[in-house]
Amino acid sequence: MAGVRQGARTRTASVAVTASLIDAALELLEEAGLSALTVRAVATRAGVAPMGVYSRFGNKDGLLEALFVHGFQTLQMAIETPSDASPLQRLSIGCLGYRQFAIEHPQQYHLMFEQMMLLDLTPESREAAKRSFTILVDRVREAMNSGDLNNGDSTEVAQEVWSAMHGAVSLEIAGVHFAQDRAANYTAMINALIKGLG
Amino acid sequence: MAGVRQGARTRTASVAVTASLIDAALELLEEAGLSALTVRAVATRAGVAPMGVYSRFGNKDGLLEALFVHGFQTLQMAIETPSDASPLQRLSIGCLGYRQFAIEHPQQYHLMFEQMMLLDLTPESREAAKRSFTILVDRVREAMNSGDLNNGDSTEVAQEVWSAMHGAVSLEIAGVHFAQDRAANYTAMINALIKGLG
DNA sequence: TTCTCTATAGAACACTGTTCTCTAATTGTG
DNA sequence: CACAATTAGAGAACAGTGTTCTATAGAGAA
Repeated sequence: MAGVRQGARTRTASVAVTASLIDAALELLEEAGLSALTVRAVATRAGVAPMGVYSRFGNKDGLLEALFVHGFQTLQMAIETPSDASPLQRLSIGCLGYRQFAIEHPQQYHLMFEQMMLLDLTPESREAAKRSFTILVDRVREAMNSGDLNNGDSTEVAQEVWSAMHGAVSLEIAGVHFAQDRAANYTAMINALIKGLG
Repeated sequence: MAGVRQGARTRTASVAVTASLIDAALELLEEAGLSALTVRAVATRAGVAPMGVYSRFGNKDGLLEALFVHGFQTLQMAIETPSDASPLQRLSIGCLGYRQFAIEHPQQYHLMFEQMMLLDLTPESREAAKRSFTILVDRVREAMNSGDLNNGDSTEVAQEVWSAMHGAVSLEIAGVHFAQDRAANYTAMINALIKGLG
């Protein structure tokens, strides 16, 4: 049972290189934008040859998919909330965390949702994205159980909240947002939606 | 006053070719997606040489910007509403028209909001986009005047509605929408938001 | 018709993602 | 410790992209 073929395949190194490539890609993305994210540039920054990207991620899309998963893992942490708060508070805090992540990592956020459209992601990657959504569903269900929100299908309601959040931060990131105070407008929208739901 | 230099510049053709290029680009976009939208492919489909794109639009980004403006002109028509309906009805109808446009032209919708992030559009192009938003502001203001919505800053409220609409259709187009009936979920979200606002 | 000018076709260039080949280093084994 | 087998990786090479250049064909004016 002891590493039948595991020992034969995995050499030693590499695991650090994979992380280096992802880090290099994230840095390039935030510093110089999506167009600067070339295989050669990422590999050079990580200190390896372009071939390193292909041996680890298959192709450029594989690297982008890794960034996609990484992004949703970070997002997941950003919308996590302390469990001692009230259900409605937790929902609100999660919504604010969502926006904060997007504003702090605009290029990464953009890439994450861009890829859903252009790449065909593996089921595993889609599952990573859905885990973030599941957190939101939990918050909604808790708020329903506590009576703060009308009872109903928590997935449906969570989807409505997610749509609103995503639209607001997307337009904000894209620079086509006509509110005076974008943070305030975001909060007002979430509050109005929750009020209308409950 | 009669065409001082106009006659000297504009030869004869060209104006039809510009439209052909835009049409060809839109066809390719919906048929084969963004990656198929190459300068060579567009030019070939329009029956001209690649150089035709550059003489008319400057470069590929110029062509994309033309598609952007074209898209918002179409969107503008899609959210227009009959003036004999009630203010709240007009707002609802406009919201449904917004989604319908996005679902009917997903690639085009995606491109429009993609470009805001990646290209630096001319002020004229941004103005074309804002005209669509202005229609929404008008609907909100009317609903406020009629008492269907709480009085407030119509731009702020319209922005909240736009954010919600954009988020919902974006996620729907991207294929990461977990509602059973997406049209119903969209309507429910809009209704909840309007209810919470008014 | 003839001349001028301009739009455009086609080749050429730089850069992209990707593949291929060969080398050098690492790993498990005698 | 030394050796053979394997494999990761460097660098060149290829197809396709956006873009530019140059020469030509064809339209408008005289």
